Amino acid sequence: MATIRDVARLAGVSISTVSRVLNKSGYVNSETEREVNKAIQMLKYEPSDVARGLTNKKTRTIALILPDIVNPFFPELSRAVEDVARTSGYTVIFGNSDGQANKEKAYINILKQKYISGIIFASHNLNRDDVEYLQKIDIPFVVLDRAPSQEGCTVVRSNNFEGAKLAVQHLLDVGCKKIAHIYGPQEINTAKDRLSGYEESVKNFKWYSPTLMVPGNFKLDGGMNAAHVLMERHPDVDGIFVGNDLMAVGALKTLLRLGIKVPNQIAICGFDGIHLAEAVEPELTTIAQPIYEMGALAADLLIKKIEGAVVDNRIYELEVKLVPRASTTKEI
Amino acid sequence: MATIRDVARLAGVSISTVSRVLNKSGYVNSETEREVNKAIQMLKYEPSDVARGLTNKKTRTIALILPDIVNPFFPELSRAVEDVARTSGYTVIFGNSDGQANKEKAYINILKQKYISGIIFASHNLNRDDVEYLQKIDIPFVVLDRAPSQEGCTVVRSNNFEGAKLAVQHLLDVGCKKIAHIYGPQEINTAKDRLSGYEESVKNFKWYSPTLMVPGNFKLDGGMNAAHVLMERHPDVDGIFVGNDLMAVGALKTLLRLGIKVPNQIAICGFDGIHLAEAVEPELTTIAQPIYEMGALAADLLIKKIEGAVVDNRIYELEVKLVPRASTTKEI
DNA sequence: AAATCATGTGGTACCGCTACCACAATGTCC
DNA sequence: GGACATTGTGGTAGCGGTACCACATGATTT
Repeated sequence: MATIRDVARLAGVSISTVSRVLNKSGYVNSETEREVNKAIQMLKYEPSDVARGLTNKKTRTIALILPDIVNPFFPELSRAVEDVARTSGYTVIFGNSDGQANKEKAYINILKQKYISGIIFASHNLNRDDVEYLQKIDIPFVVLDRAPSQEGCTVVRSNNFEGAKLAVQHLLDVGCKKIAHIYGPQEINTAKDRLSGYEESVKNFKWYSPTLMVPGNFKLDGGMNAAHVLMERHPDVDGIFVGNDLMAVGALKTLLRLGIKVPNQIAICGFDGIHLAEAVEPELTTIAQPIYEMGALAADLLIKKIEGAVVDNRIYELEVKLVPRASTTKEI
Repeated sequence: MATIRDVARLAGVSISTVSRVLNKSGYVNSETEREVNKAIQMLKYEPSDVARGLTNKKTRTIALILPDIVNPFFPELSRAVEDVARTSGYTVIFGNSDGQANKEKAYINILKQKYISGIIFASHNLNRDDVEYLQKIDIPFVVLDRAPSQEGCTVVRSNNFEGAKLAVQHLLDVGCKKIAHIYGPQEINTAKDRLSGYEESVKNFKWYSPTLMVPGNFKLDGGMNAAHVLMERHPDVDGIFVGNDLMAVGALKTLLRLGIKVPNQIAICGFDGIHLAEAVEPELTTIAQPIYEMGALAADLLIKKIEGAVVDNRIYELEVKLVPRASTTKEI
């Protein structure tokens, strides 16, 4: 491993000069610069990020804290973050928080010790204290999917409320006469917004009843169980808007096992737009979030912040899109 | 951010002493130690990993290079790696190589610059040169799923050949009379081994024909297409062993769309044991690799290596397990 | 009694880089 | 022609640790 000293010696200049050409800062004679670059090439010199980190307190490494990479929403998001980061010369550390505030805090501490440049939180446990702490120790961060319960946060999310309305409208459009909703954990903002969107859309129908809303855990088995509950309560339901795709796939499983035809007897619409929705048969209609774009935008904003650009601490809300597929395409 | 100097001053000792209690190295009077620890607590001092990295050339960070985190096999693996790493005080950097050798090389370089402690390769492009290079620059690494084409590698894999035989045997057991195979890219060792296992198992049957083996790309659409090809060639096939779960789900889709009953007309058995196999209906019988264990073992071995333990440079081959589910449970 | 050893502590040269300061040598302006 | 930029370069003090060496003390050995 060549060091900056080796380069300086070979090029016959001082360390300072090499540092200057490296960072394109200050004055360097173009002739000298050429010499230095030649030496760099010859020695295959690469500056040590660690040494730089020690002086700069920046390491060109960002962290992505998410609940659980196994949840299929997050791989796509992670991919986007990594793509953008890599292109911009950053590496990505990832950590699973399992939605536990203490794991998240522990990570913040470790990351601070490592002079991480910035953090993206795709987790749901960042509270006011954490935010204040991050601001105090001056680590740039971007949050996914959080309501702006606190000032001074850059938030990337999609329009869950409108998405839910879109879902219900679509189910109505394909002829559904009684639409139920399976919702996710209400601590999670997205789940809450989607539930609100559903309620808002259906509350004025004569068939509306609060019992049409069944809770789930945002996982496969949650969707399966909720569908069972629903079929017992309301066997006459002919459309279900499910709070996320994973539960929607679970609900689909239950219905198929009960011998119910999807979409002809019951149409299903999910939310998220993960690949899984296309793996099942019939393929799942969904309200697709621009998952990749969300990750890419979050990474982009974070890097801008890190590099000192002025980033508005505001909510970047992206639009969702109805993706109609077989699970709501009733045959005539 | 308190530094070691602050602690030394507050405790009224020298930096050296603080360093000694920090690293539990050398002699320290227990009284002194208590004083130092008190100071550490009071200042909430945490040693800087970066500064340590500069002296030690070790950063308590490991990297996980995989083809694409979006491929559902890898999130589970990553989760295991991160769990083990976190427990041992390491953080995990992840990178997608898309199976491109140059991206992989680029990553190795960046990681070297960052004094990464070690690397896990779950990617398929590590060649002899890369291995030699890694050994030369003395970065510990562990490889997943690679044949031991070169000495000096610690490899974690599962028994793909036996797994394939298990799959075929299971299909025979449930009464299949003509079994096809959809195989993955032959540059990938696992795909090759599974194909060999299939051939080995079926070559002596009278119904055997090379045309029963159809190529796929290890992705969903590859499985869909291959199933189409297969149905044209051999409409009388009644069992398919598919080289991985993702393609198996694709094949299942195609069959269902063609109106073929699974498992009664055609039974399907996949390979991998990813969660997706349980999301589809009928649920997919599969040869499950111990994915989590593989990731955990790889991380464990890597950390042992990093910390100087003697790790045999050998192949750690884990057993696979048949998980029978609905896709091969024929009704009587 | 001298030599040796275990215990305990402090001083400081690195690790590889950046940032700041100092210093020259020119060029430019009034 | 002196004051003042502009351009170009080198020296070096950190950044926050670790590791090695030096040194002091009291105990043990010979």
